Amino acid sequence: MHGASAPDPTGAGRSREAPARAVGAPSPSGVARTDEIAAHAESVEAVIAWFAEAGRDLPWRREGVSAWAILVSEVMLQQTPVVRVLPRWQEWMQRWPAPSDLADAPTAEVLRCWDRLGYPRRALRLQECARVIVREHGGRVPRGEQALRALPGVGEYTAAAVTAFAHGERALVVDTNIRRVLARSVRGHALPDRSYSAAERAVAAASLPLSREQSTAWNQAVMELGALVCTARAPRCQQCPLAGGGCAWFAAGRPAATEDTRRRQPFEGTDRQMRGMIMALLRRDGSAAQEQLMGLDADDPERVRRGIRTLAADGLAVRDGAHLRLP
DNA sequence: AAGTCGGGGGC
DNA sequence: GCCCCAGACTT
Repeated sequence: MHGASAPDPTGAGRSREAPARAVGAPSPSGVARTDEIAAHAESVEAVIAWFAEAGRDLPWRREGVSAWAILVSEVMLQQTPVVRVLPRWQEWMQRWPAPSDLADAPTAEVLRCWDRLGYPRRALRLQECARVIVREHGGRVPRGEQALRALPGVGEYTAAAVTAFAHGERALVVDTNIRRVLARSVRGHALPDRSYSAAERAVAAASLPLSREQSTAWNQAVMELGALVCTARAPRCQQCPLAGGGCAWFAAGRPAATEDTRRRQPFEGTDRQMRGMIMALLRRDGSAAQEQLMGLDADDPERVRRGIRTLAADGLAVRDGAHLRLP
């Protein structure tokens, strides 16, 4: 989207790298060049047009969906793919359409309804979030990123997403999809930096269109482009609206990522897996005897005890005599 | 800046 | 089997 920017495959030129600039946006170094502005404006139009044609009809994007429903979708989508969120979100919104509904629900039911979306602390935080909204905001999702970020489970991304998608305001939305699209199209990198860097933020900020309408459309469209076309594994550049000069990575011949030393997290045999097994039992039966739980890993009883202890500490489970049960 | 925290589908 | 997914929170 920023055809004039030079690819920097090594990432070594981080400090010298000129951030892309939004249309007419003031830049740290002064003024955006006219051709850069024009090139970016063209990319913005192309990506938004692509979205209108190819974007998915996801239920939380439909007209009239409440801010609360959108907030719920964003929390569920934190590290969980869209296809798995869809059925849970539908059921969730039918059951607890407003913050006050969720605030009054039994926590055990909330955790059961979360099912296997993963990271069940999100469900706990979401209920606490509903209670805070009821208690401090009259039952309405607050406006403004600062107020949103004060809610449990709402971080930088979710606050921006709710501001943009629910409230229709200009906000710097940067998720894993947008990071990847901008890393490729603007910076010419195969992948984003290991952690969300200042350089990435600068690129995202400079790329965000200035008008309210265009900024929200851009956020939605770039995110979708990353999800459907500019994917992590096998990007479908043939279908990309930026392949015709709007993508620095494509223009450079799609250079491979420089040695990715990213730590990959194991799963088999971890406490995390144990917590998951215990929660699965509790969702199914409501409670489980200590003895039954120990059977989850007879070779490593300490691992089971850690699972029980940390789940209880997180408020995801409650010790009840010789049993463990949902809160 | 790095660790922790679930779970499943695609390759 | 490995990788990745609309991140948040703690240390």
